[in-house]
Amino acid sequence: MATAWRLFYRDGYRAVGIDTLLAEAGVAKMTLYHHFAAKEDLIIAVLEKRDREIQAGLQAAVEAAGRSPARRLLAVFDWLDGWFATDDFKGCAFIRALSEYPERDHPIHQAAWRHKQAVIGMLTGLADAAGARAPAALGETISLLIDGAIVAAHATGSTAPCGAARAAAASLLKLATA
Amino acid sequence: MATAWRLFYRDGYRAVGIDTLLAEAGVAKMTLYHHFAAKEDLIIAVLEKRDREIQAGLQAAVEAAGRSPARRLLAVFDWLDGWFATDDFKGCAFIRALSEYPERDHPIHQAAWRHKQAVIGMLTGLADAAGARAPAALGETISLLIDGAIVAAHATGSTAPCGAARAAAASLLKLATA
DNA sequence: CGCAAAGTAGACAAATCTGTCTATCAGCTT
DNA sequence: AAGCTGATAGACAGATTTGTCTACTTTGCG
Repeated sequence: MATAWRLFYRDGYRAVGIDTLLAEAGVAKMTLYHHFAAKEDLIIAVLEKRDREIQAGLQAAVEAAGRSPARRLLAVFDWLDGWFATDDFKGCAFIRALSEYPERDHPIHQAAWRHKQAVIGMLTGLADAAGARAPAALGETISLLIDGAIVAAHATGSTAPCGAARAAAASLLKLATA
Repeated sequence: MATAWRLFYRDGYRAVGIDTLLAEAGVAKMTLYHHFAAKEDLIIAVLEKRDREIQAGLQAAVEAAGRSPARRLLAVFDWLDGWFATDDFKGCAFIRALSEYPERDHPIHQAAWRHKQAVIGMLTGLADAAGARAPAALGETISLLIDGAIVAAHATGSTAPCGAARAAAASLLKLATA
């Protein structure tokens, strides 16, 4: 699973073959196919594991930000900034899954979308706690900013888009609570 | 080229094989390889063609919006809304190219990024014309909103993210000119 | 110890991938 | 009419794809 994550994230889901993956992990083919019926299922399992890790990471960043609701909401961008700065950062595995499996009824597409929905839910909760007038709308909008920043940071290799997204989110939050 | 665009956009760059494409287009293999040295070059040519089309489409939408600078900037979202509503909408070909070719020094990755830069430049110009205090920052931020909206619209099949992005952009524009 | 479960190596199938090559043919220009 | 340019069909190479199957070995547990 760790090897699968590393290679899929580094090179792409379609770009990495089962054989490459197994050779790198030192695992036999039948072992893989005993646990997963197909490559597709492995990808979904990897995405779901990554989803849990991200949610835990975000939650921890929010908790570490203290008790001020506004700071807690904006702490998401601190977490994002740290992520963008990692040297193996290659964008968002879920956006990339949506891109490689563009059909909406594809299981991988849907798994990726479930993650995005979960993040929006989290942001909506934080917006609500911060006293925003329309927390669902603010949560969704901040999610747009985050996804846009991830794409831009991936394309450029810079963490700057995070600052732009954070500033916009702060402005919108102020407007929504004033 | 038209067939290449259609199949790449519908299924993905790696997912579509040269043979499939040629069969669909009714073109011989040697004809393709006479014009392009490799599949990679074909993909780049398709992206550059799409880039020109998008820029022309955006420009036309802006011109059609009249002379009010604010309306001209927000006209971008009207164009976006129309795009999201098309029934073969599958997200942004450039974000998907960045996703499938995640290495930053890959020619396809760079071609996709050039397009995003061009759009940011266009948005910055519109923000400048609208009298924004920091037009480059506003242009970049609106680009984040747009990319986020494209991803969300692709994942859900709804045009709603466009409305959220538009509302946020309008708020930020107001703040930047007030 | 003895047995069952799980992992391993590797062959194999059948399809598909990109890219090359040859030989033929159509159409245009001189 | 001759010749040149560019397209065509299709074979071909060599690698790679996912997934199946067999036969063997290791491991854990009662």
